[in-house]
This record gives sequence, C-alpha cells and structure tokens, in this order.
Amino acid sequence: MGTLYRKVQHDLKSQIIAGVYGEGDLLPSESELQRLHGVTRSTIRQALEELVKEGYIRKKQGKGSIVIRRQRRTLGMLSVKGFSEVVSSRRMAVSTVMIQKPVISRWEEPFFYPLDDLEQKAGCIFLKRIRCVEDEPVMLESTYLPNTNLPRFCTRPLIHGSLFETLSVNYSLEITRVEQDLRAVPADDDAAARLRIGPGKPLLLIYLKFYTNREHLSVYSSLLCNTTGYSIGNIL
Amino acid sequence: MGTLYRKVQHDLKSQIIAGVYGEGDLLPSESELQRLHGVTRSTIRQALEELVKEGYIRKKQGKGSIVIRRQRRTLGMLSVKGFSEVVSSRRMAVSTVMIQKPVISRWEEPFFYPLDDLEQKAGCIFLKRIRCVEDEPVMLESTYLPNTNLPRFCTRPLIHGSLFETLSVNYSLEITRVEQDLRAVPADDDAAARLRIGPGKPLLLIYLKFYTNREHLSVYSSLLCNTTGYSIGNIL
DNA sequence: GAGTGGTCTAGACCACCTG
DNA sequence: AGGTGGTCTAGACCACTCG
Repeated sequence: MGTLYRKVQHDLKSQIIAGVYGEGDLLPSESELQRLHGVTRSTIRQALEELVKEGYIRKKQGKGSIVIRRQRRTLGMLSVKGFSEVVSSRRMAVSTVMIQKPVISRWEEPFFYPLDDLEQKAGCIFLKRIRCVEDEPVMLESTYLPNTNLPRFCTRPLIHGSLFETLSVNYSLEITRVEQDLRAVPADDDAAARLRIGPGKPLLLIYLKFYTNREHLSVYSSLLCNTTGYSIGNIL
Repeated sequence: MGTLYRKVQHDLKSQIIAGVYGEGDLLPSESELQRLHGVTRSTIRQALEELVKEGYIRKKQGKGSIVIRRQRRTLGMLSVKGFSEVVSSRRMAVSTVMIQKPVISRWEEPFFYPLDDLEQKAGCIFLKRIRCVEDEPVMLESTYLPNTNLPRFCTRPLIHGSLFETLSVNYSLEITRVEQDLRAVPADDDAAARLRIGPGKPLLLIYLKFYTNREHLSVYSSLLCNTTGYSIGNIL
C-alpha cells in the first residue's frame, strides 16, 4: 500500500463496507476528498476510478460519486448462487425434493468431466434432487463431489437445504470459478417421468464444474431442465 | 468524438485492427505518442487506459504498451467474442454463410426481448447467418439491431465478416453487458432443413441481448444450436 | 448560479526493464 | 545509463445537474 491513491481507495472502500456510505449515498465530492486527504484531485480521481472498476461506485457528471449495490460476479450462466436463491428472488414458490440423499458411491463411468487422480481415488459423494417451481418439477439435478475431508457430510442435513451454504459454513469451502457445458437432449424415460413430460421432449442439459478454494475438490452437477414453462435466464 | 483522448484512442485502435501493430508488438512510448499527437502525457495515458479496458493492450512498467490478442471479457456464457473467434481458437475449420444480408425491416412481433420506445420507432436491421464447423451447419443465428445512426450499415460488408468488429471500428460501439435466456426446443421445419437434422430434434435456443456503450442501441440475437456434435462450453 | 465530475496542460520524481 | 510506464502536483476550463 505504498501509493497515495491506494490509501485513499482503501479508506473509501472500508467506509463503504462499514456502511458509513450506504447504497445510493454520495461520496464526498472530489474537491472535498482532496482537502480531506491532502492530495491533488488527480490522485483522488485515480482512487475513485479504481472503485468504479471494482464496482463500488459509479460516477455521474454534475452529481457526484454514487455508492452502488455491490453485485456478485456472474460466474458463467448460473453464477454462484444456488437454485433456491435464484428463483425465489423472483417471488415464486420453489421447493426441492431429495430423491437421493448424499451417499458415498463410485464415480459414474464415463464421468462427464475429466477427474484428476486424487478425485478419482477419493470416491464420490452423490445426491440427486428435483427442483420445483409452483409445485411443478422443472429441473433434475445430480450432484457429485469427491469424498475428501468432508466429515459427516452424508449424515448431517444440508443447512437450509442448500449445498453451497453447507459447504461454506461447515467446511469453509467457497466457490471460486464455474465451468459449464450446455446441450439440448431428448428426455429419457426416467427424466420424462420425473419431470412429467413426454419422452423425447427437448431438455436443456447443463454440466457444471464448480471450482473451490480447495485443490482437488470440485463440485460437479448435471442439470436436466424442462424449459417449456421457465427458461434459464441471467443471474445478476 | 469531441475529446482528445478519444481521438487518440480511436487512432490507435484502428491501427491495431489494421495490423499496423500486431500481437506482441509495442506501441510507441507515451512520450513519443505525446509528440506525435501534440497533447500532454495525461491525455495519452487516458487513451491507453481505455485501450486496456477494452482489451487491446496491456501495459508493463519499464517495457511499454503491448498489443495483445483481442479477448473480451466473459460476459455470461457466450462472452462477447463472436462465433468465429470462439470456435477457431480450438483449431476447427469454421465458416459462416450469410442467409440474409443486413436489411432494414420491421421488428418481429412479438419480439423475444422487450424493446424501448426509441428502439421500436427506429425500426430494425436484420441479418441471418449459418455457422458451420468442419462444413457441418451447427448454428442458426438471427441478429436484430435498431436502425439508429448506423450509416451505410446495410451497404458495406462486415469487417472480417465480424459483426462486433464492424460495430467497434465503424461506429465505436463496444459491448458492455450481455443478458441471455436459454431453453431447449424442438426443431421447426426451417431449422431442421438448414441444420440438416430431423424435425422435432432438440435444439438449444439462446436469446441474447448485447448492451453497448450507446443508449437505446442494443444488439439482439437468437441462436439455434445443434448440440449433438458440439456442445456449448465456457469461453474464458 | 453554485457545485459537481470530465478533460487537459506542464511540469516533476520514481520504479522497473533492458542493453 | 537511458528509456519506459507509475505516481503525483498545481493549476485551468468545460459540461452537466440541481435548486
């Protein structure tokens, strides 16, 4: 933190995070910040420019620097939010039915994503859920994660029914990156029955790999989505 | 284009795109650019800063400003790269067939995305292309953009066959954000014929809205993808 | 009209890279 | 050692917003 503008940037960021300036508030004007920090306006402007890049503020000519809602990065299509969070923010009744509680099993062969040696050896924890909107099944989700250092994962229930919340709270695992792979496929008999549609009807198949802050521990999901009633949109 | 730094930015961008400075080349130093354009270094630096944001160059202290392969931010699944750029980076033979050259027409009713009044009034420029990999048609792309202040768009050919490059170079339009909407649908007769598959086969339908740096000018695309041979993956 | 951010000038010193 | 980009100063004028 040797430079002046970094110091100013850090100060302002701290204050925003601490709530000194809330969403929609104006930061002090550039000339006022200039006085407060005892530097020139260029230096202040550089600090503010960084905060714009980081998504803390936006600037409006003639008005000022406005604190904005800190929005989560969208990591690929689904972002890091879970299903419940996503759909419930749209005021729809969502529910999840656990078809297969977490169990230790083998990795399916062939698996839809290449696994490294350590993941392969560790074996697999598997669970399967149906996601419903307004009591209508819309998504069939199979999740796989390597069975490494996740004590009692299969015996304790998920926190708030959320996989990612459980991983975060119980095991300090945070999602860092997502890869995905999309295709349209005809429904097989099992999927057709569970999603209550005709066999052969088009389904959206999404393979997901969620990288975490722990090496050799990624979460894999395959989603089969009936998109006739609800399409899969952006999450911002 | 009133400002000096925009002028410098535009000049340099044109030269990079024209190949005057190729990938890996160094731009003239800031002090040299200062002399060349007859402005102060701050102005030059602001222009270069913009080019960094747009992904044309990166800067290295003690070295210079280095032209980089143009890779845009990943914005949602498809990123802002065009089709050619995406697939060709994987060493496959890709080609595009223009089915409908850009023409002025009306917006389809109903349109897949809500349009604002100005867009609605402006009318629509429409084009339709088939994307092929290894001479096999895999994607049917319909593109719509409001007919506002895009002189000679329909009469001039696309630069390198790329829509986004044309918008950037000829009209200084840059993509800022993308929204998308995904679903799986059965192929209709037209799509089935053009993609050489059976009618009713599952296709991935992607609606895209590309926001630009100009208000009331967004680019809309609908993509129909045959994912049996090639799935739609992440672009990083 | 007063205050805001946007642009621009003309300098200066420093940290970093390369020959 | 000489050139590069990184940081910073001390001014100036303009375009925009709002009361």
